[in-house]
Amino acid sequence: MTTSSVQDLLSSLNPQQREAVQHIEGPLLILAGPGSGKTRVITYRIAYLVREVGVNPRRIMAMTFTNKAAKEMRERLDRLLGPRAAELSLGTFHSQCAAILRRDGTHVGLERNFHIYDDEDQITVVKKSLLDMDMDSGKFPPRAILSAISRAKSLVQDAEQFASSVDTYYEEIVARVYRRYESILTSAQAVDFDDLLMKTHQLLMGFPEVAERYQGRYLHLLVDEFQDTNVAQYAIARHIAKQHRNIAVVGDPDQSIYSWRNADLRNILSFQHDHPEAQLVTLGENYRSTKTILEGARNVIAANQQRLEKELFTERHQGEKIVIAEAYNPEEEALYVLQEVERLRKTADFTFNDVAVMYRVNSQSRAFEETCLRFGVPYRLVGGVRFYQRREVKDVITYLRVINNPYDEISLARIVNVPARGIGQRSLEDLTFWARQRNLSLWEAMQAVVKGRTEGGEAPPLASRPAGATAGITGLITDLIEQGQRVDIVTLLDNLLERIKYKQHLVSDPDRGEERWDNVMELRGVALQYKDWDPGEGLFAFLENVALVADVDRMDEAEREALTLITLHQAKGLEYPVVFMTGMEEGVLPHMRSMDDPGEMEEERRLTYVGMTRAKDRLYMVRAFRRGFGGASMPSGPSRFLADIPEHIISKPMGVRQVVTPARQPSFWPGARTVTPAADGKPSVQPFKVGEKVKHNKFGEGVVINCIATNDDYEVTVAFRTDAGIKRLLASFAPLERVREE
DNA sequence: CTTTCGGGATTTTTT
DNA sequence: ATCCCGAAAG
Repeated sequence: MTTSSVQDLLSSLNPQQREAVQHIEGPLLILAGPGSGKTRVITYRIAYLVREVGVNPRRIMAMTFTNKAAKEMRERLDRLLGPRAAELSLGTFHSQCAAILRRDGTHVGLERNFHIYDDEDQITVVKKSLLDMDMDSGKFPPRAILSAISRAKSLVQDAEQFASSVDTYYEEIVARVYRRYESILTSAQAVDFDDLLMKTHQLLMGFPEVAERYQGRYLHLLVDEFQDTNVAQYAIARHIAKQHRNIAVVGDPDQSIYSWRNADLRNILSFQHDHPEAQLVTLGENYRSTKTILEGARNVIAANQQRLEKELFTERHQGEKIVIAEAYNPEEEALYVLQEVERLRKTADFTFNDVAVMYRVNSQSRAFEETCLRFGVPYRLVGGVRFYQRREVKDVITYLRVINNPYDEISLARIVNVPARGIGQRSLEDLTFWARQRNLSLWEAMQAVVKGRTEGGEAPPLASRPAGATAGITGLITDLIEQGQRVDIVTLLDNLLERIKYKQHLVSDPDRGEERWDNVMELRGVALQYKDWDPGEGLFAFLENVALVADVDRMDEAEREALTLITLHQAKGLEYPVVFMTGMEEGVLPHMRSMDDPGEMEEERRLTYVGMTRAKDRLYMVRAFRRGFGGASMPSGPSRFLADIPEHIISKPMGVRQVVTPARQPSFWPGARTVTPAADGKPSVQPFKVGEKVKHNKFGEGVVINCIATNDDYEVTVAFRTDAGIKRLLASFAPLERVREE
């Protein structure tokens, strides 16, 4: 569609959007409400710069927050600009910084092939640091330490700077771990996510000749989701834009939901302070949601104290009321949602693809998954236990990392004994100790073991069994490194799996073995994209992709008709005709952990706002009366945010929960029908099995979908085929009969 | 020495 | 319910 004229593009925009697109010289701050055509403005602006102003696309940089946003922008720009779109520097902060560091990182001590450590690796490094320094990881939880280090890095404080600014004992500890942590990363030639930013910042600040190259090159800089940038990111952007001062940032303070990842809302507030000449454009017209949904969302967000008020309006119709529904527990909540989805499909012409079920925490997805499986409803789970972090996937990736660079000690240590081959903790410690004494790496120590066995000479002190095993794995890695130079990534991967007998290893676990192997095969599917690359290059590119790509980005790969299960955080930037916000309870949304901090509470409110504004036509907000935290389930009250939605736009369906249990009387009352507990204390009533077909003399045939023991009875949940729908019944009272399956 | 088994603590959100 | 760590068995 490169054919559409620039005039056509402009005429399709409203005046504010046009103003944002056509502002050329100098800083620009775009405050963009939800559904206000933000992506459109960014992409048209880039197209306008290239096609009308004549800016070389090589001289434009656009930073996004997620790969998904980058990809979407790339696709739209392909259509607007054709092949020239490929010349734009467009990507996430992290991936663009990685690219800069691959190119110029030697100045800050990075080889070209540094590894990027993920969260799990980071924890491993912190634990190792604590261990090295004889500190108790019970007293200093690695997670907490890591988050302190991460916060420092987001503020571009390196270990030395941090150490010189400590003022509590705890920070002193963090400072010591931070130093050690850095030295482990350095010797492994690895960086963490925060380093990608911090080291880029150091590079730009410390090496003017490098910085000038980037500053001179980029005439225009765009930053998307500016409200979610941290100090390091903003500093990098400002620095790159320093020479030409054409920095355009787009954001919405009301949608800032990443402060826990050190995003600093103040960036968006200080932008105008840092750039007094900045032009401000507010995009207030919402093209996404009905009037009702927008009004609900506006009322929720209005209660926040710290915010820049902006006018929001829509020309869309009034639409349906917001449905606030109540269920008994998470299982019933899921049943209600699926029932309602079914109804919408039948009566309102929505498809599964139109529906998203949103929740605050990943663990909430389980009830929905199970219920979907039970009823055969296709679903797409975004995130969850993230794919690349599943143990089996991570193991294979770690092997590949070692093949790429065996001096990566954290990775090497992770896989020497996977699958278990007789190199335990003790052997690994001895090996590491021996290596450190001689100033060698773990990999060199392992090679010495091999050498010691074949030609004698000095070798680490290992018992014969571990020594043999070590020689084995060392030989294996050596072979694979050598192969890695000659064969493509997929062949390499296949050989690796074959030689470590990984399939047998996984499948020996009867529980989820098959599933795990499927995951490995899915990873192989990703590797297939790199099959045609040059041997070493393909491996490298594959690892880079895996390190920087999150699961949300894989979402649209599944094309089949399915409803979406997604966290509120991941849903940002997306939209769906029908949205179910679930777990609308105190303790869940707002989350328990934000209860005692007003700032965090405001963030919970913004999260609610983000969720509500994802909906185009129908919005449901559902809660459960009881919710369990692992073991026991507890009563839970309605989320305070529900109270901020005006009554006149709410619909509360009656009979969400059609409980048919007869009025229950305590069994010790005279006249009450009692069920005598059996000798072992278990109820004497026979339980029904899930999936069993039953018949009720009033409701007809149905399927048991749940059966839980109560004090002296069983509570059976049955999905009836008839209009009765889903009922909860007491096994001892209900006229329920099993139906024999032929 | 390694592995496995069991008990204990712990559960936000992700580039 | 799941993960992590420590103790006993092979």
